[in-house]
Parts: sequence; structure tokens; C-alpha cells
Amino acid sequence: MPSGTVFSTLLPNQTAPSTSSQPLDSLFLSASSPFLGSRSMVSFADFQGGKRFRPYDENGDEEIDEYFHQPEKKRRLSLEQVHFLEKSFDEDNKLEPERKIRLAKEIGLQPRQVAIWFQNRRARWKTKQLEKDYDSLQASYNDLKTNYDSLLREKDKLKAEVASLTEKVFGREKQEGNMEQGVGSMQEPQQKCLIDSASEGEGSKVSIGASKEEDISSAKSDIFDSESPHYVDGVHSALLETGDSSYVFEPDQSDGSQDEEDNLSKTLLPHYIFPKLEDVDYSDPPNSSCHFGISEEDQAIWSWSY
DNA sequence: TTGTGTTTTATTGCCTCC
DNA sequence: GGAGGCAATAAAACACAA
Repeated sequence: MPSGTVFSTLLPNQTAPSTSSQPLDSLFLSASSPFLGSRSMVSFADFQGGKRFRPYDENGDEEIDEYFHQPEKKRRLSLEQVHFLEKSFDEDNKLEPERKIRLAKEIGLQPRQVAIWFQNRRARWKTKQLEKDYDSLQASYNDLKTNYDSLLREKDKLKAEVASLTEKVFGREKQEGNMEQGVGSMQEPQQKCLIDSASEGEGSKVSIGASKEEDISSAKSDIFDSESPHYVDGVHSALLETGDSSYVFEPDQSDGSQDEEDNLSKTLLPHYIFPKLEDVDYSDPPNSSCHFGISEEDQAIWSWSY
């Protein structure tokens, strides 16, 4: 309350009038409450019938005078009053006018004080609620982050596994190639082709035989698995059985027409492995810019695909 | 005892509802 | 326009360490 307001002084459980209009409040005054005598701030600037209302007059002038001449002080509510209000707040944190008056009577406060207490209490409750909400959101966030991190680790682990398996596949292919053809020089470009194709992702195609990455992976691992029973003396048993070289690389079934060769050249065959098809003399096995460094005798092996 | 941070009581101004 | 709620704030009371 700003100093200099209407007349005010101290008495237990009475308070300064509010500047807001609360007619019921100004009419209310309790002198018979069991809570009287607390440390609550008191003032009486209330008017009754045009005269300033002064409670406790019946208790004698001494007590009045004792408080009357003290400077205005803000007093806290007694423990009993607070407990009573807390209990009431737990039942309902809103305050209807009738309830406000009843509560005020019961604990010997101005209805205005009760209203203010409820208002401040609601504010405290709201703050606590916000803190709770924050904590709960924080916990949710931490959970999600933990999950995310573990998924990330799992993903990296799987990635590493894929890389190691890929490496293993090519390693076996190289080994098998050495044993099957005894020509180490042709393996490098071929492997390079496969690795590059694999690393280029979905858009890239494989040049020889298999047209898709998965074809290569599955076919190669089946065919070149040296631990497989189908592998006999470095030569796949299927080759021996069928005598069909096409089993391995599935050569194209075309009749070798120029159009099909062009398509093959443009869509399937990486240029760093094969020469431009129009530059190639198809009457002969590939022997120009890209034949994997194969010697002439070895080129015969590849002639089936041309 | 005193300085400082926190809590509590109360005021003010604005907004919404009837 | 009045009543009541709320956010922001003032100020007193209180707690506590140095």
C-alpha cells in the first residue's frame, strides 16, 4: 500500500483496503475469529456509515493505541491461517464471493486478503506447474536422445559390417580369379570396376554380366566361394558340368547389332573399362584400350561376350 | 550485526466477461 | 461499466552466511 493513503494503522488480521471496488470486503470485519492475534498486517481505513471503522474498540483503548501509533507494517499470516487457506486451496483454487467471505470470517481476515492470498497462491502453483512440465519435457528429450544415439551407433556398426563383408567378397573373388585363370594382371581393373560400381550407389551399373549390384554380390559369393563344394580345383563345378561359359557372367543374348551395342556401351559399360564401341573392331576380341591388360591368349576367354 | 537472497503480502494496470 | 483474474512489481518479512 502506498504510503500516504487514507488513515491506517496496525492490528492483527486486518488489512488495508484495496483500491479496487469490493463492496463486500469493506463491509466485512471479523473480531471473533479464533485466528485473531496473528502477525498479519492490519490497517483500518474502512469506513462505516461515514465514520472510520475501528475494530477491537471493545477490547480497550490500550491495545488500540499500542498498534494505532506504530508505523504501518506488513504482517505475515499465522501458520494456522496459512494451513486453513492451503486446505481450502486444495479443494478448489478458485474463489467464489460467498466462499471468500466465509473463509475470511473463519480465519479472521479481510475477504480482500483471502482473495489476494488465493491469487498469489495460484501464481505460485502455476510456477511450480511450469517447472514440473519443464522437467517432464527434459526427461522425454533425454530419453529420445539416448535412443537416437544408440541407433546411430548401431547404424555405424552395420555400416562397418557391410564394408568388411564387401571387402571379404572382393578378396575371395581376387583369390579365385588367380586360381581360375592364373592371370593376375586382369584382376585389378575388373575389381576396380566392381568396387567403383558398388561405391557409386544405385545409379551405377555393372559392366560385365550382372547388371545390378546385388546380382554381383550374390552371384560372386555363390560362384567364387572357395569353401563351397561347387568349387573344384579353382574352377566352378557348374562350369565344368555345363560347359557353358555364359553361366558365370550371363553374356548378353543380343545378336551383336550395332544398336544394342550402343545401348550397352552407353548405359551399362563404364567407359574407363571399355573403349567406345564404335572404335572397336568387333571381328576381333577386345584388344585395344580396354582389355584389362589381358594377354592375347587370355583374350580368347573373353571373346564369348563379344 | 549486517548484507544479501528468497518468500510473502499487497498494489497496479491491463484484459476479459457479463 | 463493474467485477474479477492475471502478470509484473514493490516492499516488508524472513533466513542465513560471513
